[in-house]
Amino acid sequence: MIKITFPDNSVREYDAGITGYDIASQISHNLAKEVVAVTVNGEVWDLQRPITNDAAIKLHKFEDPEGKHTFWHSSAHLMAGALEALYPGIKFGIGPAIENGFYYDVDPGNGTVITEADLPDIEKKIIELARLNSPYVREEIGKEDVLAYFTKKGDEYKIELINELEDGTITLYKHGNFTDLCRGPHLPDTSPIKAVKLLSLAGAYWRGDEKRKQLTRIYGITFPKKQMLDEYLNMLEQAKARDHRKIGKELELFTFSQKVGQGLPLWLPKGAMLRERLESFLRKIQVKYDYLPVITPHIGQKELYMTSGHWEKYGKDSFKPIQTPAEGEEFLLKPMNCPHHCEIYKSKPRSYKDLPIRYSEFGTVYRYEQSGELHGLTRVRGFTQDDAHIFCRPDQLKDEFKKVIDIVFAVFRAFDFQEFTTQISLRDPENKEKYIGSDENWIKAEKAIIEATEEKGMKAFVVPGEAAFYGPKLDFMVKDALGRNWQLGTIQVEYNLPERFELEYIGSDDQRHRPVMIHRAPFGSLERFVAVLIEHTGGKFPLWLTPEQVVVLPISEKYHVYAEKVLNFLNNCDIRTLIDSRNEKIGKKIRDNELKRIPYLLIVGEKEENQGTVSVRRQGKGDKGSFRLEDFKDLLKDEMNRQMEGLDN
RNA sequence: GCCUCUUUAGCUCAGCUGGUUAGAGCGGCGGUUUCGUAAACCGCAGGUCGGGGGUUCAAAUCCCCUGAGAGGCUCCA
Repeated sequence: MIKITFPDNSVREYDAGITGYDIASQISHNLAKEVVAVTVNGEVWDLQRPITNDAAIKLHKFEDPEGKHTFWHSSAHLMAGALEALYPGIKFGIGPAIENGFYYDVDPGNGTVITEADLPDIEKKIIELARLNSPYVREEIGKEDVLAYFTKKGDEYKIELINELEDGTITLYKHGNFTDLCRGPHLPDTSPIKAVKLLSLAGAYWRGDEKRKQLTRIYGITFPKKQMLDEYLNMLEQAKARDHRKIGKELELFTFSQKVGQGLPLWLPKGAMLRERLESFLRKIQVKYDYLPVITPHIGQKELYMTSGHWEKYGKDSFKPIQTPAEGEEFLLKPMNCPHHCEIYKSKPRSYKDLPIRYSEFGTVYRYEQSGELHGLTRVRGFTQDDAHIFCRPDQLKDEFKKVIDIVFAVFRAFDFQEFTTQISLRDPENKEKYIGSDENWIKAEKAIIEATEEKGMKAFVVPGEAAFYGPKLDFMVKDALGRNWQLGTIQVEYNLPERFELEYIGSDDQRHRPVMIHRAPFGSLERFVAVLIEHTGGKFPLWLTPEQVVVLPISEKYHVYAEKVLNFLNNCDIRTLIDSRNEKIGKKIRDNELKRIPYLLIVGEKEENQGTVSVRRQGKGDKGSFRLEDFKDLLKDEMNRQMEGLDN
């Protein structure tokens, strides 16, 4: 007998060799029907793998992350089996479960191209195979035999993977006629896979290496119930409706022009007003934190970037330098503001008493991004950073870092970004030559970031190898409508530029010392921030920020005079108000202005004119009743004050 | 940059395997209506079908080159 411990710490005894499935069926018939995997001593196992020793277990249904993972991993195998049936000789790369579904990288071989039109047939085949209820059979086989199998099959990708595995036994999983190299775990059989949707096709380099062959990646998702698939597809639809590219167009915030160039956003009047408001919002905070504004030009001599190291690192992948006509002097469009700011620091001698110095600038920078990477406002070739560089003494570094974290948190609070993750990016200890700067400085900088986040009580993922080439960083990431992660705020420690620009201050000991730099951008860039804000709010911006706050809707032309009076009153109170004087019925005007996501609609007709009131509708919330003009103004001011509270602490 | 797909009016889209003057809804403009909480009615004007080249008696439709967009991959100071 062995002792099995359950998550609630209860212990039961079973015969050695019992399986997770047996345990589930002894608990209840329904559980046995729904369970898909079991964690044994912290490792996820197949349900039918015998448990031979005392163990702590947890049974997983589809709803658990481990359950989904197993379900989708098995689905990837099932799809591979379907592909092999439809495309004989097809070769397989890797096929893992992902956050939402799974994919498989395949090479159909001899010039065959799989297109979206083929996906329904593949889906059909998958369902057909699933209904055979084939068991997923685990086999442990010697490496030589496995190699022989895939060599015979001619699957060079699998052979490459196997060769990198340690000698000894290797696990294979088999269902129906399909056998795959796999660590597992898997479902007991294919029967729970009831609903399948292949979502998209994409090229993906073998092993993520752009120098190697590009395989066809097929993304899909499966569910144990058809209804769950419908709900998921419905969710995707709704996410699409929040896409900032769509809403940005609808609300006339920004546009792109083929003629101006790809990745170069054009801000329309309403978008520009929104941006200005964001800028003044941050300026206000920065005044409080003693930042000093600076302004620098859009270009700088190439030598500037040779000094900074950017030319060496990014020069060959950048926009080519521009030249003066006669002398051929070379200038670069600025890709970063920091070198300019360093020169401002250098414009006069500094004392330790001057530090920290905090220079801020909404600096527009230009970077060559590969055409396939451009994406709406989130990845562009020209954008404006809410940039600042803090020059401080080493002993001030951690405190300064913490103050910046406070600013980022204030920003996120003001915009109600509750779901964000933070990542500390350190250098790759295996590839130290990728970075510039001394070992000693890197160690100091990484320590400062880690300590500052700890002291702020933050839970940050530490990711080695993700640092910038000049220093470690702390990034704040937010998810977009489609679940993609975007970096917003960033805080980076920089020992390198002070070194390269030979920045100095005179210490209390009358000696020359080197300051430390912090590079920070709470929004990241205005472009990306607006994009994420649009998706976060669905275009329903906070009242203080939205381009148009109120629209007055006269019932008919007879009330235009009164509507003008309301308009003037509100505009005089600094409330951004419009009037919809079109010759349309009130229902139509309401509909159109609701769709434009204007927060307040004021209906004025005979009754309102006689009583000096307005009939108020809040966007998305319908009729709020009648208000005296004064009271309505107070209502708005209150709402805005509440929204701005986060800023004033 | 690479793979697959898309590109038709200001916007959203229809135009089957090539066949006469390229359609619809919304929007715009003109008129009628003067109206009470998410779409009044009538009429009109908008397109060298992303651009260039080719095949054909005939191209929005087929082929080639190219621009832009989408989803990924690689990259991201």
